[in-house]
Order: sequence, then structure tokens, then C-alpha cells
Amino acid sequence: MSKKPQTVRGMNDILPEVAASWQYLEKEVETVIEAYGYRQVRLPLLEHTEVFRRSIGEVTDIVEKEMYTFDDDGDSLTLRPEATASMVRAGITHGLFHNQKQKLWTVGPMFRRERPQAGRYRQFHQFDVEAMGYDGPDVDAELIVMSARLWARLGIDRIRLEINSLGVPESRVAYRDALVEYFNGVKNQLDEDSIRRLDTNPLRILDSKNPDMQDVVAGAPVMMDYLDEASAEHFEGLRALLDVAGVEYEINPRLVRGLDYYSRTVFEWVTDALGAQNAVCAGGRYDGLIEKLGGRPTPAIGWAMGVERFVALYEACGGKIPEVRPDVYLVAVGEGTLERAFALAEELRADLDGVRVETNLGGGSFKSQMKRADKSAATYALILGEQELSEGRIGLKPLRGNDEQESIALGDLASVLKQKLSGQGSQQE
RNA sequence: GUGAAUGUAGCUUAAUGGCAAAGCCCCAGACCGUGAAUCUGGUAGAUAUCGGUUCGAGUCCGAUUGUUCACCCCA
Repeated sequence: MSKKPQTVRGMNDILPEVAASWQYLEKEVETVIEAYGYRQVRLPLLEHTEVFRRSIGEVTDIVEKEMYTFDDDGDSLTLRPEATASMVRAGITHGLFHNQKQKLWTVGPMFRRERPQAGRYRQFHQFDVEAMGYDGPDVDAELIVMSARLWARLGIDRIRLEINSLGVPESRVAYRDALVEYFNGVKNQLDEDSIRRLDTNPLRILDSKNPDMQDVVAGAPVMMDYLDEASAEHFEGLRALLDVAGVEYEINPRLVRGLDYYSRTVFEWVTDALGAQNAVCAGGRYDGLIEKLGGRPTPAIGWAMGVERFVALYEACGGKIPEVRPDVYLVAVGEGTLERAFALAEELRADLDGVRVETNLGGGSFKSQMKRADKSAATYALILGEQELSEGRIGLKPLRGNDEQESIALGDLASVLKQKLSGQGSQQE
């Protein structure tokens, strides 16, 4: 055990069984996202540290203590802790926002140096969807509806939507001041964390889970009362569209996000199925970010979904992953059969596109080859022995039913298989 | 980052401080050219790591490390 190398803390190997779940679910997500006209981009994992400092915010936990940052010959580089900043940077770099709107998505690993826990890892994975150049609220609603469609499609029901509006920066500043004033007035009732946040991020005090704090929090001023008129109208527009789409939501006036760049619409899909890691998919509008990073003023909104949490939630909701198994397993025993079987397998793969043909590798007795065929869960075993070879035929044995083994002329094999496999589908439960 | 629990074969789990076990998995055979059932046999652990207490430590103590739970944070 001691000699076995270990993964770096908080980093996971995704082994075949789990990877199969990921593959299946990632494909589902892509199908939904692309149905809304979003196009995929693939971005570097490394950015100049400055990109994240300026977008996420200097005083956020992510920037202050969770980033993997290193010096690269005088350049400070950072493994991306989230995708939005990189997406915006890429758009600016390539002029994607010059009189253009963009609907983009990406998926991949993110890195945050947090203390690991189930559903929280130092390398984790996110789907990220961003719409730039749209000032909403129709696009706000569409992005939320898109995620709702995904849950519905996959039978994910232990999830609910919370929305809020943070207003424009000016109204947010006014609100923040009011909040600080209120909390300072009741400072003797605040817990240690909240007193600390008073200086750093007073909005987060609203998020406190400390039961002793609930009364204090309940009496705090509410963001909605500080919203500027345009933001309030925007929010009403979003609500109306969500109603039209039949998406249920809850207005959570205490919903704030941990990244500084958000403005107006923020939302979070939360679940009770994953313990403390209850946010599965969350996002919001960031109308000031593109300009802040050096682009033209461009409104934008997006969301990110944690793949690990998404997969866990799917399973918690009873979701199943379709098994992928071979269609045929080719057994070859006896003089000269290996060579013929090897060539035959290639012929089948060429003639029957997409059919999964597994050949027995490494020899073995007839019995052990048949055992492997059974264990592979293939639909059929193809049996090529000396007798079959001399007759130009091959045995086709169903492994998943009581049907008799058939003898097929080698020349007819491809067409017979094609018929049999299309008749019952190449995938079963 | 704070507090707590936990770590024994690939997996699941045994072992009053006294010889480290079992089931599953895997391999082979019983069975001749036919898988699954049954039976027989076989492979495999420096009990996470380092140190301490003890005649003797998987078991007790300390540190380290991984994982997990809550906080924190967030996807």
C-alpha cells in the first residue's frame, strides 16, 4: 500500500465505470445545450493570474486562498478556478464581441485549493454556458429554462431554483452600505465569521447557516428595496418569462454569489441530495465584466454546472446509465483460426459500422474463451474452430437467451449479423 | 482554513493486546469443442506511513497522510 503512488489530494481518477456515467451524461448535456444554439469552445487551463484577479475579485476566497498560481519565468500564471473569466478573455482576445453576439459553451476541469469533501474537489469539472451581447431578460430566462429542460429530460427532481437580482453596481453599493450600517448596529449579535465578513463581503452574512444568526439576518435590509428601476423591470421580465415556461422558482433575497462580477440576475439550482454541497448549477448576469477585462461594454450572462455533483444528483434521483456491451465476441480455437478470426473481426468492423466486435485476445482454452465471451456481456459469441474453418462457416451463439446456436457461412456473416442486431437493437439494458 | 470520524487483499468485511481470516473477484481443473449453476484447488496483504508504550501492537498513544462529515466556501 505504501509503495503505491497516490493521486494528489482532492484529485480523482475517473475509472471506466464512472467514466461511462460521465460520457453518457455529458452527451445528454451537450444535446440540450446545442439545441439552444450554443457553440462549443475549448480553452486553455492556464491564464495570466490577472485575468482571475480582475474578474472574480481581489477579496474573494477563490482569489485570496484557493488558486493554484505559479511563476513562469516572470509571468504569474494560474490554473483556472472557473470558466467565465477565460471565456470572456477569449472573446476579447479574438474580437468575438465586436458588434456580435455570442452563445458559447465549454466543459472541462477547474482547480481550487479547497479542503476536499464529497462533491468538492481540488480538480473538479464544470459545464459552462455563456451568452454575450444580450441584455435580456429573455436570454436570462432561456438559460434557466435550458437547465430546467436538462433536469426534466433526465428525471432529476430533487432540485429547486432560487433567483434574485443584485441590481446594477450603483444600487448594489447603496445596498451594501445600508447592510453594513445595519449589521454594525447589531454587531454584538454577530458571530465571528460574520464580523469578519462585515469588512470583506457583507452580502455573504445573509448566507450564514448559523441558526443563532437567523433573527439578525431576517431583520436586515432587503436588496429588492434598493434595486434601481431598470433592474427591477428586468427582474419582472425574467419572472414573467419563467412563468410562461412553467419553471417554478423561489425568490431568495439573500442569494448572493461569491464572485464579484455578477450584476442583476443571479440564480442557483440547489438540491437536498448532496449534503453540504447543495449548489449543482448556478450563474448570473455579469454586464460589467467584459469591459472590465478590456473589451467594449457588453452585457452577458451564464451559468456553470458541476459535473461531479450533477452525476451524483442524477444517481441520487434514481437515474440509470445504459450499459455499453459488445455485440459480438469472437472466439477462435485451433490451428489457423486466430489469423482468420483476426481478419474476420476487421471485416465486420468495416462492414458493420458502429457494431462492437470484441475478439478474444491472448488465446486460452475453448472453455476459458467462452467464459470471457460470457463475461464480456456480448449479445452473441462467434465461434471459429478448425472444423468451421475448413467448412467456411462459423458458429453464432446467442449468449443472452435460449436460442440455439446457428452455423453461418462466413460470406453471409455480415448480412446475418446486421439483420439480427438491427432487429433487437445493439444496446440492451 | 476550523472541529470531528475513519483507513485490514482489487472489492466487502472479520480478528478479548497473543499464529492476520472469510466471502466476492481473478486463474485453473472436474468437463472431450461451448459460457452462466455446482464442486475442487490456486494466486494475492510488508493491517495507509513514521515513531512510541509493551515480553508481545491490526488493536493503545503521538505525528504524518488519504478519505469522509459539519463549518467555511462554492459548481
